[in-house]
Amino acid sequence: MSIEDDLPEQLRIRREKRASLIERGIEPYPVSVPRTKTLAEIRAQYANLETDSATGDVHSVSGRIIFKRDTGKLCFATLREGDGTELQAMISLDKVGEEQLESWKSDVDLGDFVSVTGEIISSKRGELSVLANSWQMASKSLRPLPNEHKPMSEETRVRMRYVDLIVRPEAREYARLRPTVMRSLRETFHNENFVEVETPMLQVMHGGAAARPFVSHSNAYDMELFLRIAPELFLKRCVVGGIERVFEINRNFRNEGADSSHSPEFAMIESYQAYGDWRSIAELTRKLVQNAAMAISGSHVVTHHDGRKADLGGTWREISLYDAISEGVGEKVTALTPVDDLKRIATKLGIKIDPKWIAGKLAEEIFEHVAKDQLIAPTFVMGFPVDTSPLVRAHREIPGVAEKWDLYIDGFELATGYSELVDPVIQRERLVEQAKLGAKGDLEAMQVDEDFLRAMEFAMPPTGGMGMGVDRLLMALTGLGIRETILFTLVKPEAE
RNA sequence: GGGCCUAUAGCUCAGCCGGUAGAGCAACGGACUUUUAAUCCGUGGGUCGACAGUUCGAGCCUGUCUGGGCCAACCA
Repeated sequence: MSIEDDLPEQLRIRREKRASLIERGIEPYPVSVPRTKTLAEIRAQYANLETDSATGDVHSVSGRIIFKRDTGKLCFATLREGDGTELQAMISLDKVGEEQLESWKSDVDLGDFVSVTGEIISSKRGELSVLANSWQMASKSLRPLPNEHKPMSEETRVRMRYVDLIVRPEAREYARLRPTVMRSLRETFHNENFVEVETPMLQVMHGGAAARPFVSHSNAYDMELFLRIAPELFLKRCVVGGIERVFEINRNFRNEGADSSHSPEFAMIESYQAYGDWRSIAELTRKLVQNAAMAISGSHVVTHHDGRKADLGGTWREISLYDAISEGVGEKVTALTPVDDLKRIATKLGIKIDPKWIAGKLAEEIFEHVAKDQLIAPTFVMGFPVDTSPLVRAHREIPGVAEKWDLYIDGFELATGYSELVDPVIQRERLVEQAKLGAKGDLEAMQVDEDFLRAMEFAMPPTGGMGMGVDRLLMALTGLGIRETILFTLVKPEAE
C-alpha cells in the first residue's frame, strides 16, 4: 500500500506505465534521443511535397504527442514542438515490427515526448509525415493533458501556465510577443544613445511614486527594507552623476489591489534625458510605443486579440487637463479653483469624496470621471496639478500646474512624463510636505530621502523624465488583460 | 475589509421540487494499414472545495471557512 493507490485513475495508470517501461529495461527519461531536425526545419524543407509521395530522406525528429490515432496496423500521431509547429508521425507494422507497434499503442500517451526516426513522406491525404523506421520514448508524461478542444478556465490557465503554453496557441504567441517588445524598446533607447542601468530593488527608503510598499527585513543589517515602488530617485542620482540619458526596464512592487490592469509586481520603464523637458520626453515615448507596434505587427496600426484595430501612428492628440475638466463639467476650472468649488463639482458628479483629498487630487478625480473613458486614441493629457506632483517642476507659465503629462491609450494611463524638478530647495520643501501628509495617515505619501536631496544639491541639469508600464504597453498593443501579458502572475496557493 | 456570482470525473461543463451522479473529450479492453478532435463495440473512473447544521434523507437548503470571478475602493 502506498500513496500511489490514492491517485486518480489516470495518474495512477501513467505511473504504472512508467514502471512497466523500466521493468522491461526501457528508459522512460533517456539522457538523449535522436533528433537531426526540428519539426520547423522539416516543415520548411518539405513545404511543397506532393500528396502521397516519398522523399527517400530519413530524419530523426521529436516532439510532444498531442493527438493519437491508433488504427490497427498503422498508427498516426501529431507531434508538437515548443513554438507550436506540428508534424504527423506514422507508425506501421511493416516498418517497426510487432513489438514496437504494440509498445507504441500501449506505452505512449497524449503529452509524452517521443523521438521518431524515419522517412519524410506525404500521406495519402497530403499530410507531411515522418514514417517511422523506429521510435523511442523521450520523456513520459505522468499527467493527462486537458481537453485540447475546450478552453481551460481562466484560473487553470493562470495557475498552470506551462499547460496553457502546451495547449493554447495564443498563450505561445503572447509569451513571444513580450520579448519582441522588450527588444524593440531597448533598441529604440540604444538608437537614441540612452544608457541602461539597474538600480536597487531593495531600498532603505521607498520613494519616487505614491504607493504603499512591500516591507521586508534584512537579517545582516537588522533593518527594515522596502521593495521598490519606483526607480525614479536612483535614476535621478544617475543624471546628477553625468549619465545624461539613462533608462531602466525592471520590476516595481506595489502593495495594493490586483485586478485586470494591476499586478502587485509589474515591469516599468523609466527614462531621464538631461537637457530635455516634458515635450522632448513625450516625443521619445511616442517613438518607443510606435517602434514597439512596428516590431510586433509591422505597422503602427495594431490588431487586438478580439480583432479590433488601434491606430497608434502619426503625432498624438494633446489636451489640457483643466480644459478637459472645464468642458466636462460645463464651468471654468483651473488649478486655482478653490477646493470647496471642486468638492461641490465632484459631489454633483456623484464622486465619493475622501475628506483628506487636496485640490489637485479632486481635480484628477473629476478628470477621470468626465474624460477618461473617451481617451481611446493615444492622447497626451497635459498640465497636472502641482500639489500632487512632488517631483515635477512647476509649469513655466500656468500657475498651480506642473509640467507633467499622462499618456492615455484605450482609456487607461499608459505612461507619465515630466519636466523634472531640479531645484533642491523646492524639492526638500515638497518632500517635507509629503512627510506631513504621511504623518497624518496618508500611507502612500513619500518619505524625505536625505541622500536623494544631497545628490540634488550637487546639481542636476534640466531634465525630462518618463515612466511607462511595460505590461500596460503590451495591453495597449494587444487589448489583453494584465494577467495575460504576464507569464506567471501571483496566485494564492491552492487548498491542500 | 465591503456587495454579487462561483467551486461536481484528468479537462470543459450539465444535474429540475431535497430521494446516494451525468455528458463530451481523456482513460481502460477489443476491432481496424491512410487517420486529421479517426470510427465502431464494450468498461471503469467521483470525499460533489472544507467543516458544521436542518432533515427520515443534502451535490441541491442554512451558517462558517478556503479558492476563483465580477463590481466598488486603492493604484500604474
